[in-house]
Amino acid sequence: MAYNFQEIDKKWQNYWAQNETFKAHNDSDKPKYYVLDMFPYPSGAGLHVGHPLGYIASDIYTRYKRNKGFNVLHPMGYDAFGLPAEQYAIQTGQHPAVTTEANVIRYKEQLDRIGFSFDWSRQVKTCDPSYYKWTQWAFTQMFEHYYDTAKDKALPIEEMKSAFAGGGSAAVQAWGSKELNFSAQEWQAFDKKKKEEILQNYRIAYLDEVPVNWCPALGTVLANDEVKDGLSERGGHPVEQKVMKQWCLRVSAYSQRLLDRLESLDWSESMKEVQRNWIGRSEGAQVEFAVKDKDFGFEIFTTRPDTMYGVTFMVLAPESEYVEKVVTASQKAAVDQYLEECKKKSQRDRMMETKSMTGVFTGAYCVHPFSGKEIPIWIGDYVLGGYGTGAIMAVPAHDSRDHAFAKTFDLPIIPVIEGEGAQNVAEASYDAKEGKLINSDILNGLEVKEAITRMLEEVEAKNLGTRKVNYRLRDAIFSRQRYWGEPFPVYYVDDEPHMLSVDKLPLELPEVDKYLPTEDGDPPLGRAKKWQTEEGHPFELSTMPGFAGSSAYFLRYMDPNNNDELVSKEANAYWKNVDLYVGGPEHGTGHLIYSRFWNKFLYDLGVICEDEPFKKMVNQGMIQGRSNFVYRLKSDQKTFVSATLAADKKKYDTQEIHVDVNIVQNDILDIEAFKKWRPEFADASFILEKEGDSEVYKCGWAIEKMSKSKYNVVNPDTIANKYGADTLRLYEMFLGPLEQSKPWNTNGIEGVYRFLIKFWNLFHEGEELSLSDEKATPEELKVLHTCLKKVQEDMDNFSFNTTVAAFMIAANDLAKLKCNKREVLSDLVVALSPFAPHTAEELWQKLGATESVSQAAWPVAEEKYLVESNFNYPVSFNGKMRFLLELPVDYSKEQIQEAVLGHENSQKWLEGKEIKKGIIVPKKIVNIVVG
RNA sequence: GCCGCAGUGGUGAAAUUGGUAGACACGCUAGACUUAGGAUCUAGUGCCUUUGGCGUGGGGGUUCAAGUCCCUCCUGCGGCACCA
Repeated sequence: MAYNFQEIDKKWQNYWAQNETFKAHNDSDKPKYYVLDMFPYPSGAGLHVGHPLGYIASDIYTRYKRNKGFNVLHPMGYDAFGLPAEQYAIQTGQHPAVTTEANVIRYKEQLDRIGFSFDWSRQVKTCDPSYYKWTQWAFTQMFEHYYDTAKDKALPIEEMKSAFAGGGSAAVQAWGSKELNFSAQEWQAFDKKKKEEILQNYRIAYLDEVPVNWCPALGTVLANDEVKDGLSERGGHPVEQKVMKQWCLRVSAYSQRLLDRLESLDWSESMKEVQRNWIGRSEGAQVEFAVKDKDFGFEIFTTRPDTMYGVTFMVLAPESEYVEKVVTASQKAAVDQYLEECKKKSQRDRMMETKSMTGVFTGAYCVHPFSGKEIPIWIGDYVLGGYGTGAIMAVPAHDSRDHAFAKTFDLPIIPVIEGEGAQNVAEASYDAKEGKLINSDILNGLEVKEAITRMLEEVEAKNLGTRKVNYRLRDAIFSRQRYWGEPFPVYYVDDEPHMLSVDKLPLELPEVDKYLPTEDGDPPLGRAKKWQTEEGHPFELSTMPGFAGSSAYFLRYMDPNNNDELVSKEANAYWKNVDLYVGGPEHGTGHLIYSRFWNKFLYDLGVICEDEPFKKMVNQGMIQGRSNFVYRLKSDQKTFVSATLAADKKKYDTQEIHVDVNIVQNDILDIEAFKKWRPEFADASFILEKEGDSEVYKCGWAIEKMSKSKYNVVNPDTIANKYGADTLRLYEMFLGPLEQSKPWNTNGIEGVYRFLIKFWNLFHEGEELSLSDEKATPEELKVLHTCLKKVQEDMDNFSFNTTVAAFMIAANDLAKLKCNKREVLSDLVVALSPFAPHTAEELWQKLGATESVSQAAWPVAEEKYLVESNFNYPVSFNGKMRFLLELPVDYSKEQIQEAVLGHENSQKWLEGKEIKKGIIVPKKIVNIVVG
């Protein structure tokens, strides 16, 4: 019987759908396992072969876990709000919901063609009101809570109010935007507006005037991670700095918890490192410097208190509130001019001139808290307003930025550390945290580390400041001036924000006539009719950003149809959190931070039982495209020169043009297909080159990102139709390690296709099914169990490429042995079923089974079939000597000694020594203790 | 600049974590069966000056033993980047 994958694929995909084979139940005696893929944004371009890489891996693991006896939750959904659908809507006038739905249908078809075992009954779409009800609800809860730093969790804002009323600001330790100080009496005397202003300083969701990345072309603000090199990540439009009133989430309050729990996660070290960098914890001191002849001072943050005596000037950020307070009359004009210049500079300009320093002298001086010396106060835009206190003490001898500033403005440089490479601080700063302190009074002679501790003690003893931890992680700006996103569940009374209660949710996205800002510059929701409460209070006009809907979707899958709660206590207690999360590493600083934050917040509320959403994560690499080019003569637009000839630039002056990779085979152009590809190429002529005996047109190639415009997109459906879904799945895994990025290349696909045919043929003799019930021979069992053992080991390490190799070896060996024993083949079919489920189901049925292979028990590898015997060579020597041996496990000590002594290699190492004992550890290696 | 990851045949890659380097596959070569082969099968395939020698980016080290550990340099990828 021929291997007819077309028929088999269709048959089993229908079977799975009709029988709901992969439906997960919330009540089961089996242990649970939750495998999650990062859900896709359903773009108009459809899936290419790169997208399913992670889905295939997670599906393999899911099926494996099912066979191992787990109740596996493996859902899929769509991150359906987003910019591309809205941009398309602006161009065409079509409602984004319509195009999104069409894309979702296409995605589902493509996913089904690959044979994934998703539980589709749990599908979620972030743009469904029944889904975003809970996104909105979580937001209202963030508004109603503050972060208590003493209890280290989010608490209701009502508790804060009563604490303020009882004991003023001192009664609560809370994470706020600013430090506020007021007494209980003052609090009680504040009017409603003032009170709300204070609460906004602590609410986890709060309104604030913040400098934002404004993208005029998109008409919206963007998060820092949506901006790359001053251009928007989507579309590449310029982005400028602007101060706007925006909703923000106090993500920074969770910095330490996000950092601490990272340790316990089974994520790749590089992904953890990305998050550590992003959170950017730094320990140091906050020290007050008094301003000369004034009754105030300002605080600076430093991680190098040891260099205190090396301070030769102070620098304030242009945004610092102290600029105005300290500037002298004579310098006022110069300072004002400088501040003007800074305002004009966009974020991008500031980055462009990284090396050159700008600044201006304020005319004022600080008094050094230890030496009492006068220190000039400067303003410089290399100091950031948003980090630390917006002011620094500059130590040009030991900080390269301060050094550059000192050189630019000719300020003194005093070395305070002696160390290797620290000889010439006039030329270059010595930044290393190594060496002995000099010129530093009380610190002289101490090592840097000691000096840091000593100075911290001094600072605290003299009441000049405190130890302080700063984080780089900023609060998330949560407003987008766009249409296609979750509406905020917020209305305003006298400009003061109020939250809709849960019974009023979801607040559904209204219809608008156009998806563009209003004439007054309001976001598109400003066009909606009656966008207000029943009482006539206006709703918020912004919508939420992309990461809102993706921050808690994994919880919704547990209980997708619950209309009363995000997730029921029971469902959450059963599924807990995601055991395995598979997705691209590019979400390290976005989605993966936000969803961890969001999850921790819900945990603080007691809504869920685990504070980390994703226990283990695997980051699949990107599959790049392999583009092909043709070379058109500039002088004659109809003539194309073959690649090797076109390389001769003197002879041919050509232009490189992307050509559809689907009409190119092994870099050789299908000329007839090319003529049909585009009307303008219909009468093209070609200058060919010799390849063997024939003349061909060779194309050039390059590895690039897979994209429509480069004509290098390969669709998974095309491959599935040509070779079958199982070949596609096996091949994507066989391509190399999962986590590595690699170009797509169909060259090796024949190899795995041949393997499947070979495997199929083990069950068949010609056209007939041929299976034997005889007992398997030891040789056959060895082949089987070697394979099972390897598969078992590799499965747990996500080393799927080597697993595929193990199956190939087994198939080759069994083919050579002409083995068609049921005993051997049935185990092999189960082991192969996660990789090639369609083929496995078909063969499983042929073996006489009546239920899906996904119900079968995972075959256990038994070591007893694997023992071998042949002698090797000594492997280690340190009192004990170890020999790599392959001996029968039941060998006695005497037999081992005999084997060891009998070998020529051992003579060399054992000369003059006596063997005291020998044991087999664990099965291959003999430990010999000699003396 | 700082941090992280990697560098192995013509190609994608393996290597039990210190133990026979190159599994498996592609490609290539030869042969078989064929009217035919872009089908299938069999054998071979790291390199060289081939009774031997050399080989995991370069150099050095530890070890009986190094792709694997240590030092150093080179190259590539990813992240952060005036974060004090």
